[in-house]
Amino acid sequence: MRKILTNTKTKNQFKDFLLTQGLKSTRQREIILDEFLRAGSHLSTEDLYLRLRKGNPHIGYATVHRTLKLFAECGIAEQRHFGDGQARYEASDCDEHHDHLICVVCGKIVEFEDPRIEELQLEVAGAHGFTIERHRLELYGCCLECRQV
Amino acid sequence: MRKILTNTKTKNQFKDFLLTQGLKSTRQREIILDEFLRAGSHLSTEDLYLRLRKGNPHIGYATVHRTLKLFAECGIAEQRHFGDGQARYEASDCDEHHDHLICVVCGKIVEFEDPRIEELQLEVAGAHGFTIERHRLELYGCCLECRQV
DNA sequence: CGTCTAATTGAAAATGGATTTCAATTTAAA
DNA sequence: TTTAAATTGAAATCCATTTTCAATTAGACG
Ligand SMILES: [Mn+2]
Ligand SMILES: [Mn+2]
Ligand SMILES: [Zn+2]
Ligand SMILES: [Zn+2]
Repeated sequence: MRKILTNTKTKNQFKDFLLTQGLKSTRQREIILDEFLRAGSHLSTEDLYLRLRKGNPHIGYATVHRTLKLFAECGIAEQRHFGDGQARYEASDCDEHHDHLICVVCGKIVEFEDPRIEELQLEVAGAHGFTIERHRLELYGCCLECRQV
Repeated sequence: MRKILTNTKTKNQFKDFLLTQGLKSTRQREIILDEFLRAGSHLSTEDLYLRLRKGNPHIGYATVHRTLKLFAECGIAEQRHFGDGQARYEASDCDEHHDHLICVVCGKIVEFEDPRIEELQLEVAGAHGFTIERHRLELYGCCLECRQV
């Protein structure tokens, strides 16, 4: 129920974006958004493209790529880079920000949020005369499961 | 004086690395290391290649690329990615770690270190069952100079 | 409804940094 | 020296991303 409401909100946000930008609502864009919301987070373009192909073999890679960029542009998705050379996308949880723990053994990605770190970042930036627009914090290590084998 | 001593230490570290790995000390590797230490930090392969070309037009891009990777492998340099799609390298300051503030307007990169943040990172990772191997913290914003125009 | 124009699509090509190939050269051990 | 292995550099390849372009489609307007 919560998820469905969120998805509806996200879909509306995308529709509004298309309208205000003079862009068109297409079957492909709807299908891609549906699958993007259904799939888990942190997918690469390739990931999403392959998932889509199963039910929609006609959708091209370029369209998936362009649509993901539209999602990011309109704020319903965020692009991430975890150092494996390919961009990943995840749905934006409204205005909530989070950072990532990445297991270098199994690839698992855990999200976290720590207001104390965020606060210190602001302080450090201020001390150097910077205003922060965005940041990126990734902790690479080994997860519990991978240490137990 | 300080710099010269540090450079000597770095060069020795590289020489030792080559020896222990059964690799060879070559004229190109010496020239590339000299120029790498002379040039400022956060250079891309292209940056270093272009600098080298001025005095050593015979050195190839592939050699610069391979040599920078060797530097990173032996611990005298670290590879960084600041989101512009190309790898950058900087000399390792012994075992001191630092993070980066990046001005999105002029591209300036400021280094900082905050033990409180590092400590909190460990705490957060521990709370999720992770041990940290390395991390990456980049603050993107606007520097003082760029805000004053 | 059609008509029309601009946006969209998808296959293929282009891009660009990173990496590899390979024949010629160089290092350094024997 | 001689010799085997490592290195070099130009060119080729890789691979994710981005662009091109002709065909198709959305949707505004009458
Ligand atoms: Mn996430
Ligand atoms: Mn640095
Ligand atoms: Zn793991
Ligand atoms: Zn600036």
